[in-house]
Amino acid sequence: MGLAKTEIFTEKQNKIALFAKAFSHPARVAILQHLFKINTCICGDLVEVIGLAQPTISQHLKELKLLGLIKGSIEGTSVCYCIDLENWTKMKAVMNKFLNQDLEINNSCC
Amino acid sequence: MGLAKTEIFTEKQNKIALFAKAFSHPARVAILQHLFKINTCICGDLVEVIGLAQPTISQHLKELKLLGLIKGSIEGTSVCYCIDLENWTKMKAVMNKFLNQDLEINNSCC
DNA sequence: TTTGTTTATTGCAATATTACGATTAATAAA
DNA sequence: TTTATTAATCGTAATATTGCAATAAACAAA
Repeated sequence: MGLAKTEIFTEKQNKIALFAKAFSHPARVAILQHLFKINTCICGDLVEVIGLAQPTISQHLKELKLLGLIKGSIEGTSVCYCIDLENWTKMKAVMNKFLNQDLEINNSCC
Repeated sequence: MGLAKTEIFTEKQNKIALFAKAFSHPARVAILQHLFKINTCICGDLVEVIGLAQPTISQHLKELKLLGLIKGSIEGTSVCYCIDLENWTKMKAVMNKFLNQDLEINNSCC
């Protein structure tokens, strides 16, 4: 049906899924990498760097902003985006705990 | 258009996106967590534990298997799934490098 | 005010994802 | 062989995602 049954899962599981969804498109991965690289924030040159149309980039930025991973400040006519480091760190804590499950285990397998 | 322009992005960016997509649904998160918890593999009781229909779980398992994060071995009429620890470790390396970008940066922001 | 620049929004088309009923396939047990 | 059990596959409906052209909004500069 295209809609996930989120009510079945824990808050944490849904949170992990939401963060992961942010990274599940290469354009958003590229945007974040570029924002990290050009740490003196940037603006609309993302459109040039990435190679997608302006509305498409704008939409991806919106999703990342909604999740809190980036923030944008208006600077004249252009908008200056950058990573929200505080939230990035929080996100990392959640994701790392999920990814490092293998370390908490005395393993044996089939 | 619903289809991502993967050819525009690097192999690594696409790889990150593919791994992230695996975690972008709470059911797959829950499946992986359960497989880690019950390290003596398991089979169809995932259906009961998760609370989705059998074909739905089977489909999610297929995606995780295709990515190499889990493996299944036939055991009579049932199938025994478990984490593929080698590939999980490889995946972690890729994702950790992406997530830890903030550490490689002398930060200043707007 | 008009013009240009930059970003957001709207509307739409194409494709992907999620979910499940019905069915099939494979094997074990009777 | 028949029956039961388990998992995969097929088909389909509902919703989500991706991408962009067209347009709007916001502001700076002339």
